[in-house]
Amino acid sequence: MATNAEIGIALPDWRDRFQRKMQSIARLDVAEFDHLNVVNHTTRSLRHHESIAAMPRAMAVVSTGWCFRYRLLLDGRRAVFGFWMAGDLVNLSPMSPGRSHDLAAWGSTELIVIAEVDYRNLCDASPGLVAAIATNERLDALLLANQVLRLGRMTAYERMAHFILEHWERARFAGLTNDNDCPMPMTQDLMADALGLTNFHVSRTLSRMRSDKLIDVERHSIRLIDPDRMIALCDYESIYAVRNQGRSDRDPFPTRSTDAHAAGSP
Amino acid sequence: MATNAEIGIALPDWRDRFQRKMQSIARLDVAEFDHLNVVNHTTRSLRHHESIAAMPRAMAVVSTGWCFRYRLLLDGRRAVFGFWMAGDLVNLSPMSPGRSHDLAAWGSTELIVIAEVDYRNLCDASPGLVAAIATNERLDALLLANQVLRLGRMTAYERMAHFILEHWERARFAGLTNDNDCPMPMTQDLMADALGLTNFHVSRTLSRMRSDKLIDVERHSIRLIDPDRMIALCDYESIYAVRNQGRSDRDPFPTRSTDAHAAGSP
DNA sequence: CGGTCTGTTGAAATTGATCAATACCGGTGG
DNA sequence: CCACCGGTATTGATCAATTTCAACAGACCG
Repeated sequence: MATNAEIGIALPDWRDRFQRKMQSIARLDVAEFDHLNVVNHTTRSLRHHESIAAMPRAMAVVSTGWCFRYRLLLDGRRAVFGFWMAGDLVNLSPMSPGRSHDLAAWGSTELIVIAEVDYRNLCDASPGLVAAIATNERLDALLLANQVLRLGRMTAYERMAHFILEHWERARFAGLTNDNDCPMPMTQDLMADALGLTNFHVSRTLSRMRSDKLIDVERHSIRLIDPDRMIALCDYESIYAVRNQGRSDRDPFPTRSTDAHAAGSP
Repeated sequence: MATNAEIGIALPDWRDRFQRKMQSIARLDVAEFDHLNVVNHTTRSLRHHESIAAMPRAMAVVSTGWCFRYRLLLDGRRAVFGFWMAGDLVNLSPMSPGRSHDLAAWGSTELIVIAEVDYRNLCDASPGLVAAIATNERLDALLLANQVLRLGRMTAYERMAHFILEHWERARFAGLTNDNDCPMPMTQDLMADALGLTNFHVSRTLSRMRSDKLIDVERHSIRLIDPDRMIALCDYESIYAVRNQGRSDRDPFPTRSTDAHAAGSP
């Protein structure tokens, strides 16, 4: 298979994104990532809203675009559990015995799918990756816990702030931000289902935040005007700080070089 | 160290509970569990509300009693993420970089702690257990997702029903139930923090459920009078069905032999 | 340029929160 | 055995956040 580099394109390869992501959560020798160059995988292109069949013990790296996990209730209510962006590792194992859980693409999305055997081979070859992937699972659990925190004990305004901060932090570490500009492709409908609100209230809350000079909302991105005030108002705790050993606990958002936005838009 | 069997006590050992739990989520050869007899571990007794320090990559099996995970906000609001009961495997790795997450005992509780090295040895010795533990991690994630579903998109009444059903199903598989009687040691305050409600509203909701002839509430247990109606009203999906290969999808609560209640009460 | 998806805004309705008061229950000590 | 105590549960009245419903304005797309 030809890499982007071979055909002369400078855009980050999925391996670059994945490596960046993994290095942000674990101290990893660069050599570990050589294994990625030879790992067997298939590329899957998904259209907006297309869902991704579960594959036991298989993994996928989001190359471009976005995925989200959700569950429908009988009367159509939808709960959104989380989002995955470029560079993120998505566990493709079925979430629940039932059929109501789903993983779907948001916007046109490309996934690098690593099947069970190949994933196992990769793990055998690279114990460092195994550890990093385990840490990544802990991170996924933390994201779910944050979701519970927001939904269970925060007001709409706090929820929104906390959600945006978390999303921003993830996007920063994935190299998707541009200064305080952060891709935010979700519709307010989708955010509503992730925040446990109605789309109406999402709209109102966002515009209140705008008038409070906390954020600027654009087409498919959001700009944070006053992150510190936002962090304080919802008691946001970084999801990365300690994992990234060298850094202070109190600086949840280390500065990093920024690529151009690479979001697949719906 | 002397086992209960050696000193003539018939109560289930933590190994029995753990084995039962593991077998309910994965097809496992009984021989795999022999490794448990030689695994290095320490026993930790905890008092009500005592918290359990995080230990990276260590695990613990709940022997008796209950644990719960929570996070405090600055103003004292508390979000409860989940509960663990006898036989459950608890991941002791720190949940988040911050200090606000905590794992604590509910009632007097005994934990079998397996430190990092010993856990690693156990895994090396027993590949079957590794797979089962991975499945267990998926189950933990599903429980968190269920929590998100409840908090995000269900009414108080539905939340309560869904929560009770999930708790009941877990207790059944752990062998803690007696027919439709299920240990429920939590106070309404604690349930409130798990359900995103006030203790007042928990009280009201429970008494409405009682008058609707869905449940009976006793000292520290709850009795399900009409599980089917309850399952229907909140669209409950079993968390075990498919993992337990031999059974039908539509029977979320297979009958099992039942031990006596073994809950540690606060 | 029409159609669909998305976002905005206002008014009314409702769920669940807040506050206050009281009852209960299981211990503990006199 | 009783009195008392802290923690827990109940109940009623009021209040507020968020939902619901309805109507419309933009944006994007072929």
